[in-house]
Amino acid sequence: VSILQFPSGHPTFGHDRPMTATPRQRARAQAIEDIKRIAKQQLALEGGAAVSLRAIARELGIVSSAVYRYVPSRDDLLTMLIIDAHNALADAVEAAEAGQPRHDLAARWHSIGHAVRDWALAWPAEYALIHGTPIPGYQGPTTRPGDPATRVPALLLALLADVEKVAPSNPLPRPLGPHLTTLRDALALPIGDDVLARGHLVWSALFGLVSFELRGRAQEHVAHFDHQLGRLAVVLGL
Amino acid sequence: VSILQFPSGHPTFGHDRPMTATPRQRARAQAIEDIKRIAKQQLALEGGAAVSLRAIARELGIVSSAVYRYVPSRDDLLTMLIIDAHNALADAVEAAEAGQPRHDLAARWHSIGHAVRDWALAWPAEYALIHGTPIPGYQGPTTRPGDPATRVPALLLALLADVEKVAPSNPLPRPLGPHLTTLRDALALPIGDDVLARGHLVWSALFGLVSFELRGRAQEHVAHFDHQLGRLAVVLGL
DNA sequence: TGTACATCAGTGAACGCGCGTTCACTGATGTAC
DNA sequence: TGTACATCAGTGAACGCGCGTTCACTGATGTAC
Repeated sequence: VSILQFPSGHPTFGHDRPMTATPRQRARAQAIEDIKRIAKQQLALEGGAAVSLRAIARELGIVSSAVYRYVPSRDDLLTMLIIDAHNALADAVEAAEAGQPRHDLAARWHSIGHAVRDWALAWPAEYALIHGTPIPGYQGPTTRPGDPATRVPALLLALLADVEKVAPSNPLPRPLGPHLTTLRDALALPIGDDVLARGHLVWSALFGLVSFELRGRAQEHVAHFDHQLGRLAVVLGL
Repeated sequence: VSILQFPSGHPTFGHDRPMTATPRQRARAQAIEDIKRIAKQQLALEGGAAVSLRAIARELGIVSSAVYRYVPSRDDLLTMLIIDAHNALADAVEAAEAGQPRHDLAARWHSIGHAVRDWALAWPAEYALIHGTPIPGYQGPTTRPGDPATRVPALLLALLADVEKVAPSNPLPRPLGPHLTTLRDALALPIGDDVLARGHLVWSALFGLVSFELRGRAQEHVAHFDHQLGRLAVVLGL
């Protein structure tokens, strides 16, 4: 059962329209927020697999079946959490990147990198939900263009398009595989294979760095991370 | 209860000494192997959280309590699987790296990278067990020098020590944090801060690339991966 | 080579716990006339 | 403004399933004399 098909009479499911909201609608929105809040606590404490509707009901002082008034199923709740996490991360990264001058590509790259790291360190459970091992038994929705999951990658692709203008792609010995190119071609961005491949590398490196740091395998100072971002900027051609 | 404290009368727990083994010891070793084999199947199908002693017993046609003859607890079984995975990965990487001439540092780096990737693609579940999100409710043993978990990093550190000879470290604007340096200092390896930081970066990038590829976010050809390894070799100073 | 004993593998039942989900229901809150 | 009705939130019980772990026990296999 998809969230969108949830047979609720209220169109405000998952969104707030506080101006036109009746008391009942506000109570309903509040209840959904409470459920999500407790679910996120469980996420932080025990991981995504431990998110349990019964435990949420217990915490809310409600009988377990009452949760189904607000959430169609456990899988849908997890989907909501994942969407929220994607949007929260994207909000943070977009805000940081928007504060940089457009022409300063290195500054934009650094701001993206730091924003991803800062958010991941602040919300490790949400980060694991997005970039960690998939939760067993849960099959998330497939990512489509325009999804919240594509907002952060879109920032990198826009940056790559600007990199292409400053430092155009060199010819590659072999053409790229289908996966990376379809992503670029779907957005019709003017990015050469070379720059695209470099982007793939620094992107992977960024998330590798953050993941290692989250596991406590390489907790270092911000200055060190910034230094590594600088090296990756060199890889990008900046 | 640690594996080492498991009160089994048999010293062959977890190891095979086939020459001096009695029939009972061989049957016992075989049973442990069967348990591990089925556990690894569960790992591959449903992830580490789904490893279940009852399901294993069911598969073996045995009552659930009988499993406790061979495995002290579920946590210990998971620990055994993790140790096996570390050793299997290290076997593969060490074999690949040993086939390269010592003086060809780039070839050694490429062999390590490809071996990690090949093994991860061949054994995705075991890879997730090692480098994925930790299993909820399971606290693995802390890594100590000489552990199976340190074999692969040791290969990189040895390579870095050789890189230091060829392309010595430049001074860094800031000293490194404690995490990376303690690892180097524990092994008393002659590696400068600069080379160590470069090693940290390419290491993170390698696992980032592999993790992305495993999630199906960037499945590309081997040639592309090799190309990225080449770029990382440049970062290393090769 | 035979016998007494110890050690082992595996059984069956049970404890106590958790989970997602359904369903008929009681009251309270809102809405239409 | 008051009343009849519809919609909602939440209850309580149940279904059916899973899990790790313990414990007293039966037979079979091994070992020591």
